[in-house]
Amino acid sequence: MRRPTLEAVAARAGVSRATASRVVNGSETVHAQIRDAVLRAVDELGYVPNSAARSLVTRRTDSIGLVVSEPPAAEDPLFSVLVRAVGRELERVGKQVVLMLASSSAAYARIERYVAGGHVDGVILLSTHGADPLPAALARSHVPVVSYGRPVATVSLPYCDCDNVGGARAAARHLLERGRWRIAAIAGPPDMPAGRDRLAGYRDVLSAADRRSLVAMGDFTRESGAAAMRQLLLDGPDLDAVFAATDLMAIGALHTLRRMGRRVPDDVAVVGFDDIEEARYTDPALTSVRTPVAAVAEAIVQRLLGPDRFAEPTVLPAELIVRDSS
Amino acid sequence: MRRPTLEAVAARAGVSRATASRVVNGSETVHAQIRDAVLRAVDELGYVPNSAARSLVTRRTDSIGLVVSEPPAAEDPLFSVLVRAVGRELERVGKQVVLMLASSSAAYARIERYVAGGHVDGVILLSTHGADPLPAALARSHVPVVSYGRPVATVSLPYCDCDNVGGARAAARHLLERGRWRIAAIAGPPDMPAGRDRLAGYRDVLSAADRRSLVAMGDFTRESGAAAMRQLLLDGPDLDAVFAATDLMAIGALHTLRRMGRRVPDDVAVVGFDDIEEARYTDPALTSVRTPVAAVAEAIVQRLLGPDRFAEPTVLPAELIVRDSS
DNA sequence: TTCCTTTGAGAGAGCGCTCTCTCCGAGACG
DNA sequence: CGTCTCGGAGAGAGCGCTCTCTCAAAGGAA
Repeated sequence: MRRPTLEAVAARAGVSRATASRVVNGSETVHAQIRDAVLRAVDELGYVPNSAARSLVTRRTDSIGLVVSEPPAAEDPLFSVLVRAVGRELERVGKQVVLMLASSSAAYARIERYVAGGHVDGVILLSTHGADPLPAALARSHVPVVSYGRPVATVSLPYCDCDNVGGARAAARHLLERGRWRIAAIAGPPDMPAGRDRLAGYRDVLSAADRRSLVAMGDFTRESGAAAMRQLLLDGPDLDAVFAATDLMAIGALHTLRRMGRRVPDDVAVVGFDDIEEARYTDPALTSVRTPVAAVAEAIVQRLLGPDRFAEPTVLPAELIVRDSS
Repeated sequence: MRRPTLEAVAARAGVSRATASRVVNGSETVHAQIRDAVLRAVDELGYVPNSAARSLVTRRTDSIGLVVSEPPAAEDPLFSVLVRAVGRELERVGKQVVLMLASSSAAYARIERYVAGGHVDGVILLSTHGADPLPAALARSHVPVVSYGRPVATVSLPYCDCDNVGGARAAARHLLERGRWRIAAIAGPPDMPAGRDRLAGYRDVLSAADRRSLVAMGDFTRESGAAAMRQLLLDGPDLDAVFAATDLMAIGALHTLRRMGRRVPDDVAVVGFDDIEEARYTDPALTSVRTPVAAVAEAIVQRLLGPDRFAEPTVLPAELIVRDSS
């Protein structure tokens, strides 16, 4: 009933356990004839190495933790893209993905212990916000960590990201070029680097053009975008353009604008950020800044497994996709 | 540099390794005084049990595989909901989530070996389609498996699901009650049980009312929904209602209807399925059947860890949410 | 007191694997 | 022919933990 061991394979092939181990691990120093015999035994017995035993001695676990420090918003369209990209890359090098969701503070402690306990060979850290204790804790552990997105300034951690600042600049420039005069923004939470950077890029361009701007705050969700838009219309009824730090918030803004009877883009132009699929199906189709999520995920895996984890952060360009809403 | 072992803890506390082990594992038969000494040593040394060593002897891994047999569509809004729910439930009982994406056939083989090799204590199987070899392979392994959604008829596997048939019936009945005469459907791929069941429920109601129906095929994406809608309008220009097997396809259909100048719901009523968040932000807001994804995920975990895995499948009700599109 | 039970702690045998060290035999060279 | 080298296989020591078995000490009954 029990799974066959390397011992059994060795016995069947008529070699020592050491030789069987060599074959299983692809050593070059084994005679072809003996190797074939061992491989045949492996096949016949359906042998699968016991990873617990293996990692007990090698001190590797061949698994990478994907730590989601703030659980994704209930429905996060990019979460599946990211997880898939990470999974694909890690699979290529034979690593397992261990998912760790840090939802409660009990979970924080558990994850910290788990990672520090050496149960994963590395960690990909996702979606951190200001007060999150996890990045600092993981940075302290001796396990390699790479963050998806720039971590908060107080913690130094290798990361890969898309060019949030550049993308936001492009969006703001685009609105100016379209001749919009009263431009407003819906920003993300100020303690999230992605939100800060997008707002910073936007502000760069506006101050360079000597413009002021209304800014309302959202939390990256559609609902918060809708609420922020209501606030903006209250504060600046004459606005003619809105830049939202995420497509979801832009979609919420579109919803509010529709309800308030403003035409898009005639009365108000709208630009989002992320270029999620949904942006192509809104009415009108949403202009947005495309974030190369999958490419960033790949870069993270490369960096995590590569030799120069602490090289300059990889920052991939974000491209403005112009559609009908602006 | 190396992590402290149980041996070190025992030495520091002045007890044997066995006693230290007892304390760490919460045995009742240890004097309070000794227990405290051990716990203090654990704390001082920052001891974390080595899970490889532990599972080598216990033959448990304390981790559950989440096998996604078809990778989620690039952006799958429900994927994050599901993963989160599963993660939350498993964390509660101290299990890790190991994510396995079966994208290539090489990955299939790897997953099969991994699971059969006893590296996980159980498997949650996700989103299977007809030709998928994985459900059968996993059913053959001696590892507990529970499927999210009814698996194809050819493989017998415990599962939990939402009531696709009942939900589709409710949707169809709703359209009839609204006085719609030429009702069409956009179905999912015929080899996916969810798609089949939704179509079956819809057909039940229509045949009972002695109606015929046009059916176009989609693949659960917005784009396929848009294409299917074009086809339906070509085949039945006089249709006045559409039932789509997923919200994404319904959203694609809305897009096509808008382009073709049909008013929703005046000319054509639209009903979707899943009740994703996006459905509340379409114009008009989409009527949909709510699938209790998180609740199903919880039921799956209960079943996977519980004693009666092979009891009748849990099928949770799906509720029709009426909005402006119908 | 003696014998037996009970409670709680220690000894030690593995779990299945890797990897170093040892050893053997064959070929090269003087 | 003896010595040296070297490729390739085996022996065996652990990796850190759990868990059974053993045993000592203490308490209770006869």
